[in-house]
Amino acid sequence: MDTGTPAAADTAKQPRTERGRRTLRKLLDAAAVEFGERGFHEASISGITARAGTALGSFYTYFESKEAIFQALVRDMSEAVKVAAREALAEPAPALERERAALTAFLRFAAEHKEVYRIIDEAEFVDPESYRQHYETTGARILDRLREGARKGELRADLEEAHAWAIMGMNVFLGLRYAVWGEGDLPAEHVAAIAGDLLAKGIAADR
Amino acid sequence: MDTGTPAAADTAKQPRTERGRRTLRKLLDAAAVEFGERGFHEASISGITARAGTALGSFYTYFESKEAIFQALVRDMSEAVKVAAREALAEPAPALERERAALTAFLRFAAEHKEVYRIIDEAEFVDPESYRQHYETTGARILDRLREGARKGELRADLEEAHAWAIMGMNVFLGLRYAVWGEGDLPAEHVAAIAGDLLAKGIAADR
Amino acid sequence: MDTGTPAAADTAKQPRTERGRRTLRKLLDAAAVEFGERGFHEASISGITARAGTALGSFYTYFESKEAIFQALVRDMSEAVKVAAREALAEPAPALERERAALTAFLRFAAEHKEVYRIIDEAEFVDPESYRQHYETTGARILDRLREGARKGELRADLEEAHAWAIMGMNVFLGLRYAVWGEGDLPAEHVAAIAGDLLAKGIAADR
Amino acid sequence: MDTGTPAAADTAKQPRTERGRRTLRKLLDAAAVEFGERGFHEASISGITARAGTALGSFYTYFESKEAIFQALVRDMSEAVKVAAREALAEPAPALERERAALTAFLRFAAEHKEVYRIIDEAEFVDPESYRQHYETTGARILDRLREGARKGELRADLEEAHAWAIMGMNVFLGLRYAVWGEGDLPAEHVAAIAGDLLAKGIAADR
DNA sequence: AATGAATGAGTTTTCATTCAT
DNA sequence: GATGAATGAAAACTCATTCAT
Repeated sequence: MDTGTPAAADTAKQPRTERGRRTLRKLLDAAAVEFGERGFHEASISGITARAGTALGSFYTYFESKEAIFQALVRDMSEAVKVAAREALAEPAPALERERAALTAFLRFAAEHKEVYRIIDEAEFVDPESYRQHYETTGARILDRLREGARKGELRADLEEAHAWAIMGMNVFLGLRYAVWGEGDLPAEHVAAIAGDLLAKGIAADR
Repeated sequence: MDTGTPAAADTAKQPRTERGRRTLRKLLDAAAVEFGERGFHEASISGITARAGTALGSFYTYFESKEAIFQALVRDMSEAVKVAAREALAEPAPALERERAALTAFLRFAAEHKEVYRIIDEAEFVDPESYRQHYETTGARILDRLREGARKGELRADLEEAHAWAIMGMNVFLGLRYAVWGEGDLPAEHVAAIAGDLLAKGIAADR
Repeated sequence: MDTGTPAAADTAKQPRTERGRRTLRKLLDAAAVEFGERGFHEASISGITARAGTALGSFYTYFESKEAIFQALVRDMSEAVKVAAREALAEPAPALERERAALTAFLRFAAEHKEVYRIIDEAEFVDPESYRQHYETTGARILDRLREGARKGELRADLEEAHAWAIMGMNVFLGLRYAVWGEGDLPAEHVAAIAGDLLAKGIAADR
Repeated sequence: MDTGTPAAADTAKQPRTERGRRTLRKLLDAAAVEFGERGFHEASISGITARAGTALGSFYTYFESKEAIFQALVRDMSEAVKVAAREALAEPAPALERERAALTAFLRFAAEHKEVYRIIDEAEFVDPESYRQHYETTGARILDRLREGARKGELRADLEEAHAWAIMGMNVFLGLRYAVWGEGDLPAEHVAAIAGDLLAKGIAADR
């Protein structure tokens, strides 16, 4: 996970020296592991600093509270998820193709960073604002792509926000089931193909 | 929320007297409110007993721990969600119609019982086993319906578990967005119509 | 020190059982010693409960915070000081005689309860409201006596609040110097005689 | 408040450069404000350096500890109070007149420097030695004046230390009530006149 | 001298759970 | 069964002081 990024910068106190910058990064990395493994409430500041190899007090040089570093982390990860998707969408492709590629990328990312899933999900209870922001931004991004597809005549013209949320929910739950819980029983491509197919034709029997 | 049901009975100690039965029910109702409002970790046993109007110590006459009552509640609610869906599906109808009706019912239920959403979701962190069970059961139920539809020739023959999870994710996120967060901006029927339409035809432009 | 009195009752949570009543009293007594010996900031809750022989957590059954028990104590002691004075004034006597008796009683009380001095004084910083209340009440009581003396023609008719505060300040500083700091170098009666004499005639040379 | 004076010099490390001298003074001024506003325990070194506009670490270039700067300040202020009194007593005058003038000066000083009151008073708990020294010195000074008055036949011949402390207590409490707490309800002259009158004739009714 | 990051001991506070009545 | 007091482990957080640059 790329921490110490601008997203984290918003919530953390900014170090003025190189040494400080290193400490901040160590704390964020350690927190990702601690929160990912133990969850927000089981996680402890001392657990974080122990992993980071800093003194307990150093934590408070950069963060006001456990909530604060959690928020920094959630925003960091939200950003990381977006970046992963963006890379998968770098190449131009037909709209449905793009959705499939986005889902494939997401499933792979989720499988590799299961802690991200846990942390973002837990934000619903620990930092609802960030949670909401994450999904609203993601939903908006999907909707943009749908509209772009509609503009090009590849998708229906009547797509709206609810379609974007439906797709997002689909993706998230497939990620939960096959990337996070699944032990590789269904490969990402296969899952993405099914979802892509559903989007392409629906599930009704061919007439 | 109908508490004190058989589902809760599994985890709670069984009262022998009528008075005990009343106390147990009061505790479960109070817990639903307390957990719904404050979340698992902010909630306190004394908060529950205060709402229930019982002594703090009485809690342990019926539940072994905070986790135990939470679990009882989650299973109760999981059951209640299923019941709500089952009622909506009492009438026979074409498969796609049934999915739409199920979603409508779910959206209405979620709007009326927002705390259910919160409690079931938080189970991911507090009682993962129940959480998983809830979604696996729900997913299995959807898959059953899809297969039934396929058998009747209304749905495609190649539908599998992933389709069920895709639909479930769609439903859950539409519920989050429009029933829990939404202030009634989109009515349940409209949202369900969009989702139903997506299932029927996909989102590709008509050829 | 008589603790567990109505004064303390205002700030402490009221126990409903006899056992609770005993615990509350033990805590207040222990706090008087702890605060008296170590001062508010050096004192610790665990020091109080250790002296009281209760578990750390029991403290919070009765008090919300260190400040809360301190306040309870200050009010208790303020009350105790008044009671000591009242007893000394039980007998009717000429006005100047009464002031002297009050000071004697105060000096004796202060010598025996040096911690009271410290605790009330520290309230200036820890609980200014109680501190102010203590001195305003005490001042008002002195003023009452002065007016009573004036009514009886024993004291001048033009006495006002400032006279009461002047007398109170005199008393308090004599207490500090001779009862608290002094190692009995000047006996209470002697000090009180000097002050009484000052009040009677002033310090000017006889004409 | 005049800080950076010889009194402070005793406890602070001596700066060698002009720049150092300026920093030291800034720290003392800032500390007076910080301690005055927040009290010793609420005050923080970082609060002091922030107000002084210096780095946190620079504090320790000049003071060994929080207590050390507090002590420097108390002695500074004790000195300042004396200086204010001395100025008021520059002119020769009858003994009772001088006491009245001293009180007037003190009341004015206290009204203008309420933080002095707080800081010196808090020394009772933070730096008892300085506190005691302050009042013993002040008491001794008053006693000197009383003896001088007695020598000149203006005051009684039997005045002793206790009289000085009685007068000091009177003054301090009148200062607390009318200069520090009072919103100018009674002007300094009026209060001083009452106290002067008390000293002159006592409070007994004229025979 | 100045800077600001690092340190860690020490304390308050919470609250699930147990227990005596 | 019900009551409510007692328990104590566990953690977050503060901040004076030290140290590296």
